[in-house]
Amino acid sequence: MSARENIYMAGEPTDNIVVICSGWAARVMRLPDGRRQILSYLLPGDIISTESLFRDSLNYHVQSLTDVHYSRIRRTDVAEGLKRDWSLLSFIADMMCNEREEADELLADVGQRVADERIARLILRLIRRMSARGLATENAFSFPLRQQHIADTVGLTPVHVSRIISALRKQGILSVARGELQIVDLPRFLDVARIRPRERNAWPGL
Amino acid sequence: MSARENIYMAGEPTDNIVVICSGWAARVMRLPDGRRQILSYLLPGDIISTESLFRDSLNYHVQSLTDVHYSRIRRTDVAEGLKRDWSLLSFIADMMCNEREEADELLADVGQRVADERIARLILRLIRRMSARGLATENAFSFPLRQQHIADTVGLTPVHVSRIISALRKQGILSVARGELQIVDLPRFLDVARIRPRERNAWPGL
DNA sequence: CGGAAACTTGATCGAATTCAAATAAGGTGG
DNA sequence: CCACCTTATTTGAATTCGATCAAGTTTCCG
Repeated sequence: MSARENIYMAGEPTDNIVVICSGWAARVMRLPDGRRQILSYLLPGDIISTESLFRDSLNYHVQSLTDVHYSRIRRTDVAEGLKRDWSLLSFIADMMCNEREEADELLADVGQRVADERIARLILRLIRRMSARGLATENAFSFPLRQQHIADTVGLTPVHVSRIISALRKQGILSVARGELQIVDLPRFLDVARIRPRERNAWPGL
Repeated sequence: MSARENIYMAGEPTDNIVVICSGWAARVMRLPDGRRQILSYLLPGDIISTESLFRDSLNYHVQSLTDVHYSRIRRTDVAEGLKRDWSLLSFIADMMCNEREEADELLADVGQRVADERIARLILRLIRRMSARGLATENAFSFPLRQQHIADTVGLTPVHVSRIISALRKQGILSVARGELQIVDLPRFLDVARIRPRERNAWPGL
């Protein structure tokens, strides 16, 4: 599937569990007036979504951000496996907990933090997940998000996201170009994200 | 346990699953600089939390807002039950999905909506949950939240929350006093929350 | 009844939005 | 590969929503 398509549309039956094999996707909630909130990003290895195992339909959309390869597993097959295999259950449960922790962090960022902190921490969470999969090296990684995506994730306007990223670039902290993101000055970037030195061990991959 | 105590503190071992029998509690994330984000509210019947079944410790606190009665179940017992009883698993899974849906809604509100919408929708979600438990009648229900709690939930200052609630009160839309909340003019309240008439069926309890 | 906590209200400030226009980047068909 | 067209990004100026600061007032409890 190519970029900018709907992998899943809100309300559709969730007959299949979808696993992302390559590329990025996003869980997107649309408001009636056209505003949208990106709830989370789906990276290679993620499933769409843990919820779809237990719900007949979902109230958000899943859209590809890049070209995406994915595979389907019949939901009933997974349910059968769960009944038999305790380790599969704990695997799924662990995945659901990870998703929830990320969601809690994002909520705290959007609710309590100012614009540059929100953006910096979103990037750090993405790096953490990418490097857990071996997809990030030397503080650099593939970054297909448009500024509009960032804006819709952290509750800002694209204009303001542009101002902040430009500022970080001018200060020699960050470089984003041609789908690649690189943290040029990690200590100062962590300052922007308000992550103190002693908290760094909670951020594997930095 | 009385109001304003810690039922659980971040990092503690989650040896027990805690079920709220009466009263309100909140999942609270504290930022290093003192700011805090309320992640969700726990009402009678809720467990603290579905995550604690699968994690050895949690990264947020759980605090009582009112006097709270709760009971403990040993985590290992629930884990044993899960292995044997498929219906218990689907019960827990359903609960986790509900929590996630609420979290997604809150994130969308905080990320995309203006102050009065955020507050109105928080109240509506609480009413929905209370009435699902038979704890709300005639658009009125017990409401122990301080304005500070509302502020820390939807990402506003208590001062601004006060202004908005005062305005709703003056317009004869809402009444909050002595731990009781009543929606005086439901249609106009739904307007504030930007819930259109055709969406009302998605809000049981109104 | 008295003291503390919660709420209200006014005045001012500031971060982020909005509106608008220019520039840059990306994709496509010839 | 280039010209063209569309989509993203940048930048500036004006505005606004919500924050902050400060001082009352009310409510809640012991």
